[in-house]
Amino acid sequence: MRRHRVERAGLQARALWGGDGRGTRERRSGHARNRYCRPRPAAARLTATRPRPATFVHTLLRGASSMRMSKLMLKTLREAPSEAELESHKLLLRAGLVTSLAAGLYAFTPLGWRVLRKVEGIIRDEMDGIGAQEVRLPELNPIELWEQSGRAGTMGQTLFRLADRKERGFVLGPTHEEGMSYLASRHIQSYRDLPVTLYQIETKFRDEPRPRGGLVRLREFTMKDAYSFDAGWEALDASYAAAYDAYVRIFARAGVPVIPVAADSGAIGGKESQEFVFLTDDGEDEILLCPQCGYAANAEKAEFAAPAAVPANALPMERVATPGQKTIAGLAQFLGIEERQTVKAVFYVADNQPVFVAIRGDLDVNEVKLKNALKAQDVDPMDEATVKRLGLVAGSASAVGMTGMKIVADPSATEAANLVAGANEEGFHLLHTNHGRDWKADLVVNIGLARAGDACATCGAALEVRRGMEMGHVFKLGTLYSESIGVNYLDESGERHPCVMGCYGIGVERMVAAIIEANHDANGIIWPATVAPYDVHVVVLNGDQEAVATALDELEADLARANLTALVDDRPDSAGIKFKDADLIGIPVRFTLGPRSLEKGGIEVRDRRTGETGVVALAEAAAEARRAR
RNA sequence: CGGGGUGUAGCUCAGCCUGGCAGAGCGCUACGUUCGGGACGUAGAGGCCACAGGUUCAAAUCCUGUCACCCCGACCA
Repeated sequence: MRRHRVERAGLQARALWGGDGRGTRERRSGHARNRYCRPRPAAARLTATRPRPATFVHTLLRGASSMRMSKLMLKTLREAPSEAELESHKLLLRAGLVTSLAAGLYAFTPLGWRVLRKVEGIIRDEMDGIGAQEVRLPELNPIELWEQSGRAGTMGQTLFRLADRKERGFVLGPTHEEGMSYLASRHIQSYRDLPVTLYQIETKFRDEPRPRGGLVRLREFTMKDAYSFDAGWEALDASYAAAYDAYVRIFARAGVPVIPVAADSGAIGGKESQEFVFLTDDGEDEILLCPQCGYAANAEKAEFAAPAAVPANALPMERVATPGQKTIAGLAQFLGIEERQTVKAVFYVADNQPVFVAIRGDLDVNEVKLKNALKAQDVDPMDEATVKRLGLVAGSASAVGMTGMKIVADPSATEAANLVAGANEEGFHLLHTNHGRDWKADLVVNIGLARAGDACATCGAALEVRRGMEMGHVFKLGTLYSESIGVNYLDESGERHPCVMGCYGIGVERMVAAIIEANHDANGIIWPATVAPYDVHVVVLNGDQEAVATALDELEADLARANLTALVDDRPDSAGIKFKDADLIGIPVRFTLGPRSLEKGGIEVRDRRTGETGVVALAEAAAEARRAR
């Protein structure tokens, strides 16, 4: 008797009335009819609620570990919806793992949710492994907390804001430095309480200017955010190192190849910072890599050695006509000189203040470095109207004689001699300008943008540029938040100090996207076993045959005993459909159970990644699956 | 917010230029035949042609506006 069928609602009556001689297909249609129009006899229901002990145990085991595709809410697609461009996005939609509700907002189906939870499980395991303690903060934060840290202003537009019925202001947390600091401040009093690392895996909300790439950039997403609290910078180094090591293990276990790169610390503020980047042409970030010494940095942060200046002794400044020359390239050609013998003028507006930037003609401005140098919240290229209003001559501008504007210069422009600069007059330039003699910068700071081919600052080799996706980010935050929110401790001598903080984030959905980007082929996803929604995909063929049904019962019981989860394709569809779906869904181990496999001696095993197949005896199947996992 | 593109059935798309009954394939439902790599037949269900206004005897189609979605840039996990 097939116990698992008997337990299915609506089938009991059939089983009781009709015996067991029918095929699955008949049962299935009988089921459907029953559901709609045929009332089940009360007696049958009573019988069903009192199963025999053996059935009861078996059912419990199977329920915990096995899922029938005939019951699973899943719809795979033969073609990817046109909204998807990235391979991961297409596969997520085709395999039915997610459904979008609006731009940057996705619902997870049962299958997709299992993957997300697996990834969370790895993160949780590794965070717990370094002694971090999981907590939970509200997603809804009083805006006062954000005003206290100053980020109500600096996070600007990306904050989702709302008000309660009494008009009290709230924000939906885009991260939780404030909340976590507040929580820590209630519990940390002494150096004896330190160090502490707290973390949570929770939803974050950001009003992104442009959500994109399926799960790559969302407006509502899951982030693992961790925060360390230490007594001093040296202690922070240890917490930071521990988090860093945990990250290396997390990405390795989940099957995302990442490289650590030096990074800018962005809106959150702080000192040292590294990103874990998954290299892919579809990434949003530009990464500079040194093939020789291994230096790796986000383009925002990347250091490089600018080409040397042309050496010369200062000559007298001279005004020359340069009709129609508005670009560095054109100007250099017109004068028969190199681009590195000119000064480029670029205009910006930093927090509503105009800024004049001078950099040597062969270099470009890194706006992030500029922003950091100015300690500004916002830096944008100056719009044309403002350029006009300030009387700046685009194409012939220079700092010579410039007043009323802050002048920022890259050392490349101040250290070279006899550079050609604009005359601040259409059609004219100045030869032999020299910093200190002819003009003076208010601020001299490195603001050059590293580009492919530039020399590595460490070893001099040519840097390479790659695109990448930021998976995680670790920061040495310092005392920014502990001071503003008030996370203090008393040291051995009773003196009060703010905790030195670190913070560590991982985007969970984005990780799922990267896992797929890194693990798929033309037929679908190939989940690393660590994050696969189930351990084994069992394709059942001709399941209505007695021998197959019996073998399936045995297999499921064995898998359950081995503590393995299985997705069982018991649908009445053709073999082709089932195999295609299995490939698409991407569980790493596929079992095929049917009359043919039984003839061959048991169950066909197929490795999703390599395509290798073999046959194992039914009794060996669970052990085989465990080995593959 | 700047630049580009797309909105027609659950999915992929045709129809639009040149106005005249709302279409195909896949998917879905029923029945039958198949049954180890997305099978076949028959019969069905399914549409505010993104929305609003305009032009016209007549609008999916022409005009204007709005919205949504995707891609590139500024932002980030």
